[in-house]
Amino acid sequence: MRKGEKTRERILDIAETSVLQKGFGATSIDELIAEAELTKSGFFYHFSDKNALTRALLQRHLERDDEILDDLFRRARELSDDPLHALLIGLKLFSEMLGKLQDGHPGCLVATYCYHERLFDREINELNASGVQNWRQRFVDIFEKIHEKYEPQDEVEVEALADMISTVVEGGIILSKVLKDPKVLADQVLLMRSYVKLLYQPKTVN
Amino acid sequence: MRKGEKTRERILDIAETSVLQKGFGATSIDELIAEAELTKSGFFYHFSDKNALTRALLQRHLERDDEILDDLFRRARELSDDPLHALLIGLKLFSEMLGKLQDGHPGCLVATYCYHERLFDREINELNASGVQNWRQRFVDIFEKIHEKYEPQDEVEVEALADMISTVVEGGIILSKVLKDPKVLADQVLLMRSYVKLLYQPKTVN
DNA sequence: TGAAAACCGTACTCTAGGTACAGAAATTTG
DNA sequence: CAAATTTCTGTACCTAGAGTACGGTTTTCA
Repeated sequence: MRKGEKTRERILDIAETSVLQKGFGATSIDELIAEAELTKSGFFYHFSDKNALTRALLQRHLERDDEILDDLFRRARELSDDPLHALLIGLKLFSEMLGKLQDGHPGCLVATYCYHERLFDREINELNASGVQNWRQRFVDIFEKIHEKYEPQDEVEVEALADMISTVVEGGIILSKVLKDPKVLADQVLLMRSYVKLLYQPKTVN
Repeated sequence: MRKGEKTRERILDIAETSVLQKGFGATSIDELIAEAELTKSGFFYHFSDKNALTRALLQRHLERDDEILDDLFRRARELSDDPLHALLIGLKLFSEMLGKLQDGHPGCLVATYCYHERLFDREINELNASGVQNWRQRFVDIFEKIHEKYEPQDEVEVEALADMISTVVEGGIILSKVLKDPKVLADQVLLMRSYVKLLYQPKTVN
């Protein structure tokens, strides 16, 4: 890795922490360069302005999230051939992972930028939307496989169902952060899991 | 109403729109006073600083949300004596209400401030937490009444279940905003409703 | 009508983002 | 090793926006 890339990554690391903790507006370039130990000119050599920093931050964030989910659900599929059981295992693993994060989940940049719309250029908003759509597609594929084998107990659209994972994660992060309780997020993912379980559970005799 | 209070409300109205659209950082006092047609001195007569504005904004927002939910679930209880059915009706009404909002839901200030933690004083963060806890208590009460009559099909904590409403709303707002599609939020509330339905549905023969 | 409430005007401070540009130091490459 | 390129530093300057200070003016209401 070139020296410049290392510096760039260092800036992004510091910026990510700060943006998630304090929000975008409260993250000052002066702060960043102080912690990264370089000058203002050095910063602007890597990022033309704050928007460029934002773009890079979001891009990296989305890629990492994707990798994490890839790993997680690959492991889940290794543990069960059945698509429903694999999803249930995946959600369990996901919940455990979220519960283990010390200091709770740092927050989601998608949500951060979502509540800052107008500050950013179109490109960033599109990046944000594509991130959500990626998650949607990922889970749509899973739910469609489940539908080949199982019949849902209630009429639901697969897209809405897929979106519910993102919804629960985004909402759960907010509640966890506001209440300063990491358990809330983990519990919410488990409730989502409970819903999936009930939705595809064959009707049984009481 | 005194003249001063009218001005105060006018400022709050303008600020609310701006904060939800652009975020807190991008909402400038200069902009606010231009639209409210008063001077900087006039603004600072009403609010000592931006934090005071924030507090007032959040307080008003929480009170209004409370009123809306009060109305909605009061109507739902009028339509059914059964606590489960009343909740199902309430969630349906809620979903319809959210779907009808032109331009989609403007966003939730709790989430906005959640992602700006460090910028604000303790009082604001506490206000935010109390808002979430209010919603929790509201729905804990409802779910406890349901549990007197119905047995859940899965082991769930009432608090987590109550939090799921907030979760789905907060998460749904984010997805709706990012995808610019109000339907997503309405659908997510309906899925929450579907979960409640399945959770308390008596086991039936196939 | 007189006091209190609700503003206005001006002038100033401070922080932060951002620009411009000349050049130095480090790194890579031929 | 030398040249070219990359990676920065230093200085100086501009702008917007938050906030202060304070004296004065108008409006409202009892």
